[in-house]
Amino acid sequence: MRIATWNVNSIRTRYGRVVDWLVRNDVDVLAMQEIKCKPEQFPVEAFEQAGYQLEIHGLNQWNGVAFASKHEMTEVSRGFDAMPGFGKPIKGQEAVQGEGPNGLPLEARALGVTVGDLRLWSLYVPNGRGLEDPHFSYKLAWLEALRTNTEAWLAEDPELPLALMGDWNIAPFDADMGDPSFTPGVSTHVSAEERAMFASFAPSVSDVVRPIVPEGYTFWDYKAGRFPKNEGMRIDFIMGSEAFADAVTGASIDRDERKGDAPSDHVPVVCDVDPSLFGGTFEDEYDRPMVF
DNA sequence: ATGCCATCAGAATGATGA
Repeated sequence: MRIATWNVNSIRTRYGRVVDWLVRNDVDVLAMQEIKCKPEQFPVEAFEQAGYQLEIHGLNQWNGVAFASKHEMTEVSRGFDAMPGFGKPIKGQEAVQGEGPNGLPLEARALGVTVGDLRLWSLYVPNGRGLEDPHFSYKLAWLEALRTNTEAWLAEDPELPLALMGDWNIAPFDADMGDPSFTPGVSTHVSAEERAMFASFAPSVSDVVRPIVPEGYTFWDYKAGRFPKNEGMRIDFIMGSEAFADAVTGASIDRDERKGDAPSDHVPVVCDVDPSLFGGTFEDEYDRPMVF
């Protein structure tokens, strides 16, 4: 079973490339970030014609997360418990977003679904903007709330095959930062606070791709020829619980998707899991031969 | 110091991104 995450940077601009990639690679479940649209604006037909169902969480032209899956998705969660908001205090039209425990508007950055025995999240971690910016403390608070939830989910079911997939907007190690415009001690994505926060997700979840793909970036800025110079960053991760990690049989970062016409600035990160290692009914349900 | 390039909304001398 093939599972992937991809910050698509506008699904309306990119859906042709995304659906083509899904079909070519026989992907079962894709977590998308930065769809940059509301559900009614999402190009659902292109996905459905290719055999994919969709779950979409989009509030406006910013952020937005979604899942495309060949298999039924249940227990859909938009956001997580005590997720903080950001922006100007709720008033008028913004009230449709709801508000976080800090009284600020919620953003479309987290979507959870259950597929078989798997619990999967598509996550778009706040950027941070600058170390002194209010967006930076939002980023850390948002991640702390996510970690608290993660620990609670696994306390309730230590055997849960859980994956937190998405754009984490953190380069956890020095080798993950190849963009010279990011300065240690000055820039977001490489600060000690962000790296400590990322590290604090252990031992609940761990990066299931890095052991198999030790090197490589997942993002290259459009500006300044970052891709041809290979000045990228590794910031997109599939973080799996122990039960999930134990079932991983392969992984890849599809660097080629940064090439060609109108690419996203991020590329897909992929892992393969063996459903039989989860037990339960998952194997029976998904190892059935395809019938056309 | 800034733009670099890309996206969206809507008409900005914009906002956001990482």
